[in-house]
Amino acid sequence: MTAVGPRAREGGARGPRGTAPQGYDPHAFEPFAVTVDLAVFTVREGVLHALLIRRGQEPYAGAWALPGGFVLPRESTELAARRELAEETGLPDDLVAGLHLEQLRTYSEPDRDPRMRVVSVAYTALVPDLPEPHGGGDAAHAEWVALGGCGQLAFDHAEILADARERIGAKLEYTCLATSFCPPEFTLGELQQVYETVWGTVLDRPNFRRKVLATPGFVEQVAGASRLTGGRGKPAALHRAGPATALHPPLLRPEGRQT
Amino acid sequence: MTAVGPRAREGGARGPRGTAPQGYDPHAFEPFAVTVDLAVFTVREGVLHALLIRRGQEPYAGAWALPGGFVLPRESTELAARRELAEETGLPDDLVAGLHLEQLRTYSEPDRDPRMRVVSVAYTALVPDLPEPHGGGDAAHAEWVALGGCGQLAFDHAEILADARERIGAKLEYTCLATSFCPPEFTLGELQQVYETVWGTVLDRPNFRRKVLATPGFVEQVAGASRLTGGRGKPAALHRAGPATALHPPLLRPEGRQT
DNA sequence: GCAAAAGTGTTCGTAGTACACCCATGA
DNA sequence: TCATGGGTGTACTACGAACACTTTTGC
Repeated sequence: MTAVGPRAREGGARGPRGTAPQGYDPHAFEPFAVTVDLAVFTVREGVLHALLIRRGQEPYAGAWALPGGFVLPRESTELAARRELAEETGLPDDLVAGLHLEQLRTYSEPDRDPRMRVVSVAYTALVPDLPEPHGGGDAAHAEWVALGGCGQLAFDHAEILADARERIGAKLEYTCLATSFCPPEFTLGELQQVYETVWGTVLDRPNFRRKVLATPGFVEQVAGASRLTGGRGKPAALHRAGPATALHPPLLRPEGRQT
Repeated sequence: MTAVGPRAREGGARGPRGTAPQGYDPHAFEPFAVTVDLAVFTVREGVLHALLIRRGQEPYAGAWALPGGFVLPRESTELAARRELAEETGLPDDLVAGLHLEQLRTYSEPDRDPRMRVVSVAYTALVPDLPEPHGGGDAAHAEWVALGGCGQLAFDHAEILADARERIGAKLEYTCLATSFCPPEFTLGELQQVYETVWGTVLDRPNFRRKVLATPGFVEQVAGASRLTGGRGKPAALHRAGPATALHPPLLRPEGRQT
């Protein structure tokens, strides 16, 4: 081991919080920047969209990038992710506060940002279609962009986005997360469309219906309410997300899985 | 947003790699340290063990801690994890090089290390029982400690270890990772013991056997070879890990799953 | 009436579970 | 020959896949 720092070659120093060990100067070496990146998804008209920001400066000027930013000195990465999401996207505060934010993984290739060493912790979130983002006070303008229609993404954000999509797909199998894509009241058809959109497959409606209703606490029917979906057809009963979070037995997608 | 840095409030600077954006001084603020922590498991005599290091200095002097250390300026976290593993544990180089290292998640609570701000990326690995670790050149001494017999762990390492164990358990269900716990040649009974040890359950031998053999590429029988396992009983056929990595249909543990 | 979407019922095959049973070895 | 662990066979059950069919709405 050659690193100099708290747990490597400890100098034996202790002391009040924030005091570095003896022989260790926090400012002596090229520092790491720690950032968060956000892969936020929604389903719009049967197509998966991601929340992206158009870059104004080099590098990657003009390209789409994931929202994100620096972690503050007294912030956890999750808190930073929530703050950035509120600031950069203009999503309603209550929505952001109640959001399920999932840590995806950390990206740390030394040259992932050509300007300096940046280690980035990626988070994923799912939101219903409703809110139309408008840039935060910082003139950042986030937009929903259909996956596949975003050209080359900045930095390694294409990799992050792909990893996030894969994770979301896997999570739908064994959690109740799909309801996060839906408005407070939704039809089973809409819920099914979430699965079909994320997985890119077609599901059998009767079987899907049974699976969902057979899982206690997944959805709860809203008494008496119904809504027309496609303009035509029988009005569908409305449902709310239930208290359950896990889904067993899982709702497996038709094809295989991966590591 | 208040952070000053590359993607926050970009000053429009560009330039050769490593040059910070205009108006941004990498040394101007209290830096983040970026470290890796390793949760390395093995199965010994039917008990799950973790590779731990006894701390010599405060804080947490005398407590067990996960192996780990600082990420170097030109290193990815995965590379750092592999290097630390080799250095601190004395495991054979070829074993470390071929090891499956899985990124668990990143721990970033501001006060997780009382000395300074440390963001740590945790990795998990599985190794067979064979190698007996002996401290690296750095006088660090890693030991296999049975889970449950390690008292209070330093920092938030108990949380990391618990998360790692849970992840391992889940991974066994739908990947071929269990063979990583086994020596190059192993019996199906030994493989089953891996599952039973990690999951803490008992499995039906005939059914386990069929599941494993029915998955193409999971294990390959070593022609003609056999070995006595418990001193008594019929010698068991030997197997090698096959080329497959995923396991579908999955090998589900008896009880439920979680988010 | 027709198209479209919701909702119900039924059949069939596969895969997991729970066993009973035989085989090979050491003490 | 008994205990121990490896290996095979089989019946039962449950759940998912596939598909036919009814219901309610707009045009």
